[in-house]
Amino acid sequence: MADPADPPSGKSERGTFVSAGDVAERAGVSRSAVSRTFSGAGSVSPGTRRKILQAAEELGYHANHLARGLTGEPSNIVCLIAADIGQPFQSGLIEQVTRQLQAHGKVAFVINTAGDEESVSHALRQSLHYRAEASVVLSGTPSSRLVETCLANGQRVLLVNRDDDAPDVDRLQVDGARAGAEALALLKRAGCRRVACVSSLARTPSLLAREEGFAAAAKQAGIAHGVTRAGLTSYDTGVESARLLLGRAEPPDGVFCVTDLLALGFMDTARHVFHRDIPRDLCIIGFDDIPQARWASYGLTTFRQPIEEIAERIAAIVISGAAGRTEMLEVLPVWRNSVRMEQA
Amino acid sequence: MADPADPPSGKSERGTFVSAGDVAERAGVSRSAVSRTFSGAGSVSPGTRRKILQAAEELGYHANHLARGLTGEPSNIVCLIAADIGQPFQSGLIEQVTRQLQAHGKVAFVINTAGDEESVSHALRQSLHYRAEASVVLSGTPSSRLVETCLANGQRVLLVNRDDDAPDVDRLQVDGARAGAEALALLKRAGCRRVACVSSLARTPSLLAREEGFAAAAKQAGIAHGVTRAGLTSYDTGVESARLLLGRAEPPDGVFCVTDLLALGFMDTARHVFHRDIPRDLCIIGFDDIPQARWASYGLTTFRQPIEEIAERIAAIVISGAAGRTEMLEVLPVWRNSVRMEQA
DNA sequence: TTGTAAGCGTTATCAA
DNA sequence: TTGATAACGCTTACAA
Repeated sequence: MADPADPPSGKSERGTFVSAGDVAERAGVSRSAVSRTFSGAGSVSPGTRRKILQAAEELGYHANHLARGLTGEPSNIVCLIAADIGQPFQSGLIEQVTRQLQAHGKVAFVINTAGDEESVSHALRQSLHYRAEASVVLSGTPSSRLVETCLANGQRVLLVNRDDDAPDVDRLQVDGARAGAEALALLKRAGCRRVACVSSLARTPSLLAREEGFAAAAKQAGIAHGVTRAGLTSYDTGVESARLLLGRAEPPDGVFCVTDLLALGFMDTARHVFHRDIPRDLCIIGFDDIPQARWASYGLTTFRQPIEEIAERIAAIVISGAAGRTEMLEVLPVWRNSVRMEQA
Repeated sequence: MADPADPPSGKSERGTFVSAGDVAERAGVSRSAVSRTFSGAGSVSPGTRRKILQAAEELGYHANHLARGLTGEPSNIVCLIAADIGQPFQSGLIEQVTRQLQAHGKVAFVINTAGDEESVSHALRQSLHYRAEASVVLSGTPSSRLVETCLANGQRVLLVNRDDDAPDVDRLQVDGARAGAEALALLKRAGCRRVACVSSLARTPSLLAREEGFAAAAKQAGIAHGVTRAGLTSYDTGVESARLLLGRAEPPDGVFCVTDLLALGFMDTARHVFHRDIPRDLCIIGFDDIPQARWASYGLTTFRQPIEEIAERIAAIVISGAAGRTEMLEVLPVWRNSVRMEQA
C-alpha cells in the first residue's frame, strides 16, 4: 500500500537508469517478481516471466549490480593493480587475466600505478571503495597495513611476484632465481669467458631474484661478473647498458638481461653500434619471452614466463581460492639463436 | 568445496566490510555525521570530525562507492571496451587512457572483447549493469540498439575510430585516409615503380580508411596496386604477406602496411628471407608508430597516432563532454629509414 | 506463484 | 552542528 505517491512516469527520459520498479510497473507485477526473474532465485511462472522480460526489453532494463552488491552478494569486481601496462609483458599478462576473469563472470578494474607505495596504496583504497572481491597486485608493493585492512574487510589479496610476508595473502611467484642460475650455466656451457648481468634501477623482488640467482651461480662457479643498472626496465636502458659494457677494454662476451626488453635493446646496440656477431662474439639471454623475442631480427634465447598459466592460477585463486597459499611456477628456457650451442 | 547449502546466516567476523554505522557507533555519533565527514557535504565540527576520522582509521573504514552511486551520484566508473589489448598499440592507448581517467578521479573497467558484435554487446551490457558513466569503445562495433539503450539510460558513449552514425554518440577519429594518401605520395616520391598495400582480414573502419586513402591516391596518380590480406592484424601476417608478395615474378618495391605490426613482419621477412636491402630495394611505410618501430633493427617510417592526445580527448569528453560531437585528429608522418629520400 | 516488507550502506532533507 | 528519517535499487524472508 505504502506505494510512493506518484513516480513521475518512468518513461524513457534521457538520463535516468531504468529500475526494476519501472519494469514491474509496466509489466503489472511486483518488484520482487522482477528481481526473481533476473536473479534466478525463487520461482516465477512462465507467463509472468514472459511479461517481465518483454517489459524489460522495451524499457532497456539492466539490473543494477551496484545495488545488488549492497545486499551482500559478491560484487564480481576484481581490481588489477599494475604499472607500465603499455609494455609487452605486462599488457600480455593483463590480456590473459582479464580474459580468464571475464570467463568466470568477473569484471576487472585496471588501475595503472606508478609502482611506488603511495600510488599502489591509492589503488588498494579504490579497490576497497568499490568493494572489489579481490585485489591482484601485479606490480609494486602496497603498505602492509592497507593489505591487512583489505583482508579484514574480507577481500582476497593476491600478490604476484612480490615478497611480502603478510599472512593470509595469496602469493603467486615465478622462479626467477632458478632461471638466473640456469642462465649462468648456459653462458658457461657456451664458453663465455666474461659474463655480465644487465638489470634495472627498479629493484623489484622479481628482478632481484633473477639477478641473485645469476650471482649466486656465478659465485659458486668461481666466475666474476658485474651488474649494470643504467636505468629503468626498458629497451633504452638495454641500449645504454650495451654502450657502457661494450665500450670497455674487456667487454663481456656473455650477458644475462633480467628482462627481454633490456635484452633486445642490448642486442640491437651490440649489432648496429658495436658490430658484434650474435651469438658468435656475444651470447645474450633474456627473461619473459615477450612476442618480440621471437621476431626474426632477434631470435632471443630467453626464459618463458607461462602467462596463460599465471592468468589461470590468478583466476582460480580469485574465484575459489584458499587464502594464505603460495604457489611457485617454473620458468622454461626457450632456445633460439642468441646463445651458442657449443664452446666458441 | 564451499558447501552450497547456506550456513544459518550467522555473522562472520572476517569478511564483512566496515560500514559508516560501525564508525558512528564507535565514535559515539550518528551515521549522518560520518557521511558528512566523508562526502564533504554539510558541516561537522572539528571535534566530531576528529573523533570520526580516528574511529574510521581504527576500524579501517572505506566509504562504499557502490552504495553512494545508488543515491544518484555519478559512479565514477568508465568502461573501456577493447580487443587485442596485449598488442603494442592497444596497450599503449589503454595505458594513457587509464592514466588520464584516474587523474580525474575515475576508475576504469577494462573489458577484453573478441571484437565481434556479440562480445562487444556483452561488454556494453556489463557497462550498463555497473552503471558506468561512460562507455568508450576502442575496438569492434556494438549493436546500435544497445548503444541507444546506453544513451537512453544517460550513459555517455564514445566511439573511437568507428563509423557508426548513431546520433548523440561522441566520436573520435584519426585521419587514416589522409595518411594512406600521403603514404602513396611518399612511395612515389621515392621512385617506387610497383606499390602494394598490406592489410588485414579484420576489416575495421580505421583499417579500411587507410587502405582506401591509399587506393584513391593510387588511382588518381594512375598507379596500379594490389591489396594483400593474408590474416589478422599481426606480425605473422606481415611475414606471410611478404612471402606472398616478394615471391612473385614482379614483386613490389614500395609497400604501405596499414599497421606497424604488419610492417615489421614484412620488413623482417624481406630482409632475412628475401635478402632485400631496405630502403634501397624496397621501401616500407607503417601506421601507428608503436615503440618497436623506432628500435634500431627497424627504423620504420610510419604515421604516428597521437595517443597522448587521443587519451586526453577521451578523458575530456568523458568528464565534461558535449554529446554527439565528432573530433578528427591528424596523424603525423615520422621519418625514419625505411623509405628512400630520393628517387632510386 | 505472488506480493509485502525489511534490510543493505549511502546521501539528502528537515527538525531540533 | 547535529541526528532522525526517507529515499536509492536491489534481494530475500515471510505471508498470502
